[in-house]
Amino acid sequence: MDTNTAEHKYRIGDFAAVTGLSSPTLRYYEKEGLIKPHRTENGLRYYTKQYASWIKFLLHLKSTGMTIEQLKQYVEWRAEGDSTIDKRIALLQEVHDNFEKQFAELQHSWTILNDKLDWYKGKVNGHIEDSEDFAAYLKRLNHKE
Amino acid sequence: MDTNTAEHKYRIGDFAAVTGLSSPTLRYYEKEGLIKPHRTENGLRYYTKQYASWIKFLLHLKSTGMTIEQLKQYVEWRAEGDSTIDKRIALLQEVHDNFEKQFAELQHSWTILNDKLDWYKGKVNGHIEDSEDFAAYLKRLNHKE
DNA sequence: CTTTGTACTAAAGTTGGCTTTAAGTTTAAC
DNA sequence: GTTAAACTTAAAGCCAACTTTAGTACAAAG
Repeated sequence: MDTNTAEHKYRIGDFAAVTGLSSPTLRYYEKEGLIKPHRTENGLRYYTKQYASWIKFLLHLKSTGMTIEQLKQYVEWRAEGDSTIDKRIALLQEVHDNFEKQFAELQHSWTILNDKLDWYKGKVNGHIEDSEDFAAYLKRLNHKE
Repeated sequence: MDTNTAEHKYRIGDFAAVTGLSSPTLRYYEKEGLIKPHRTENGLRYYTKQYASWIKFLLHLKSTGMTIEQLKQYVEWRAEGDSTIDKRIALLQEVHDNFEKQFAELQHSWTILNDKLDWYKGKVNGHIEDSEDFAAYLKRLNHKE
């Protein structure tokens, strides 16, 4: 099967399929300093499977609210070695704290959306009185507006 | 105290403070058809406190991923009355389903961010072996990458 | 009644995160 | 060896959601 003699080299199009990103996005991330793929003698980029894990990790950080600029900073510090670990922790901690707040707000909005849908459905199928408006409904559920 | 003889009229600046939005944003939302404040004879907008609840509700929907365009559609249907309830339910349901997926992914990313921070902190204070990389750490926690 | 603060409109500008275009090069299949 | 697909770069374009600017009018305080 030849699975482990040498890492398979993915060209950008195939690697895009692996990561779920587009080729232009991979080039864009490279230009922004997030990734640095290998090159063949003729200048074509190539990526290995391990690289996909790294990119997925970056995308997770991105999802939690890190900007490209912050990711770049993180990647730079990482390349500088262990002396920057405290900086990296501080950066991730900041992202963590911001996300925690937003996440709480998001959960509240999620509750409101669900309550509103339930309220509409209750009105349509007659389980909720016509006279009970959404504010009253929330109050009855003991949910905040 | 004269609390209930007449609703207090907020001018745009004060109302912006109440809602946490800026005056230009309130004007922008109006232009996009999300809100329609009252006007004095001389053309100045004014808002009542009740209006704040409505805006907050719209912002909750916005947080769950609704675009301005979708909010506008929702507001239009609402103005048309009960005959559009099914459409409104369908729209909110779509937003609900999309958000549910994204929310699950977000929770995963949140776990990863927390794991990474814990891993860094464990390395710094010596509770995690230098030899254990992040992938191994995730595996040990039985967390997915 | 003047000054200072706030509001009005329309239009142009900003931002982040890509995506598209254009013109040329390399690779893979036949 | 030819051709089509996939790659290269740099630069321009796009989108949503605001924000800023410019020029003007109204409101509140002294």
